[in-house]
Amino acid sequence: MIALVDCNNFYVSCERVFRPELEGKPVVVLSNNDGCIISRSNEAKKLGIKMGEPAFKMEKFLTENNVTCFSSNYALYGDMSQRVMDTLREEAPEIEVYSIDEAFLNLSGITDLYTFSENLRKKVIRNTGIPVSIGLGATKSLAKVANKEAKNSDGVFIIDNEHLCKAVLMNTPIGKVWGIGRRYQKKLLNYHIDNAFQFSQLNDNWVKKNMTVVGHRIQRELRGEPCISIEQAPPAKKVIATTRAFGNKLTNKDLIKEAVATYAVRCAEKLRKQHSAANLLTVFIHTDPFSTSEIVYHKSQTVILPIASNHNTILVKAAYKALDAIFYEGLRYKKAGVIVEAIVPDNNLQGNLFFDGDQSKLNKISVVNDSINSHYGRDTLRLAAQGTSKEWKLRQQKLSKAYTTKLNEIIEVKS
DNA sequence: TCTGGGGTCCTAGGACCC
DNA sequence: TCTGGGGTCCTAGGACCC
Repeated sequence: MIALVDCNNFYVSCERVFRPELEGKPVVVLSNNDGCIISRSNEAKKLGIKMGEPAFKMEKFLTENNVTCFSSNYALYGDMSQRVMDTLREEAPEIEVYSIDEAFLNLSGITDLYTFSENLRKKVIRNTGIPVSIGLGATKSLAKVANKEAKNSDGVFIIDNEHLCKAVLMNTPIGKVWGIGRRYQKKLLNYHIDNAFQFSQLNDNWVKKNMTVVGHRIQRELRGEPCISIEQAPPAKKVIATTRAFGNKLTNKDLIKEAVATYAVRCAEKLRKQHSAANLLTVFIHTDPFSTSEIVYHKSQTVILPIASNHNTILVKAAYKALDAIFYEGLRYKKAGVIVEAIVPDNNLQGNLFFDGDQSKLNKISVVNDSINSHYGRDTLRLAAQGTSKEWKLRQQKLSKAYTTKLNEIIEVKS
């Protein structure tokens, strides 16, 4: 059997661990730049607040209903996630961390699944304060379905016989099935397929033809045939991106250069973390896509690196070169991003006859750089190019503290 | 209807090879 | 004017996920 453990309203739950007085009250967490609502407590859901709703449109409603808002605090959520996953790892024989708030467990060999799951829930909440729901089924897709049921019951739901399976699938709207998005939902509804059971019974060839092998895999999984295995070690990323909307619209090229340099450094850090190097680097910039009065400008430029690299200075230089090619004076830019691709392992790099950069020296710099920053915090050691201005930084007016990752923001206990 | 960021996989079609 | 077959690599676009 496979279990899917999913943290309930994860970001909100993280905030509540450190603000217990908010238990039972409506709470939401906003996306970057305090843009839209991306996590809601059950009380907030009951008020009718929708996922992805722009916060500025809701401001009055949120105040009137005493909804507590938080800016997203990824340092906190990332650390809390790790604590949850560590707890799961202690109990489960095999685990795949699927996202920041979800993990698949392979529970083959465990006999009393219900007791196991109940105990697991209790242990996670005792260790971390985060409530989780656990769904079990013969395949990942069925565990997903079961998890939805668990959220509506007492936190654990097991699909362990055909009868129950059919009943649950008939009760699952087609659009709620893992892997069926907006497009496929619409298509299937046109054919009067509106629940998961009907989909599972469709003609295989029709599904293959209309929804590729991906759709067919989902169909077989819903029938109880495992097609998607548990991946214990996440494969290295093939694309790495750091992109942000600015806190304010920018016209000054120097400020945009600071932002782009910072994003390039972030990409370099992510590459080093997975022991990779990239051959291609792309920079894009664009103006506000929602503005009706301004020119819409969206442009990107890709540069080929002389040799695959993961060094801050090399990537920043490449990013500048790309930016120069696309920056157009006089526009008000809203967003920029750096994307690195053609990623290879960083040992045994292919050299370049015409490039005389001293790699061993750069490697040493990176090692020192990373060890200082991991001890003293991100950007303790940084490139001057990253600048010091605040204008392009995220808007985070309702940011909670980094309770678990910064010593000077640790929770205080009053005696 | 428009606010965030970061990813994956699959397919079709073009370019090219023998 | 039209006749053969088989294959690879790359990219853009479409679909999806959290």
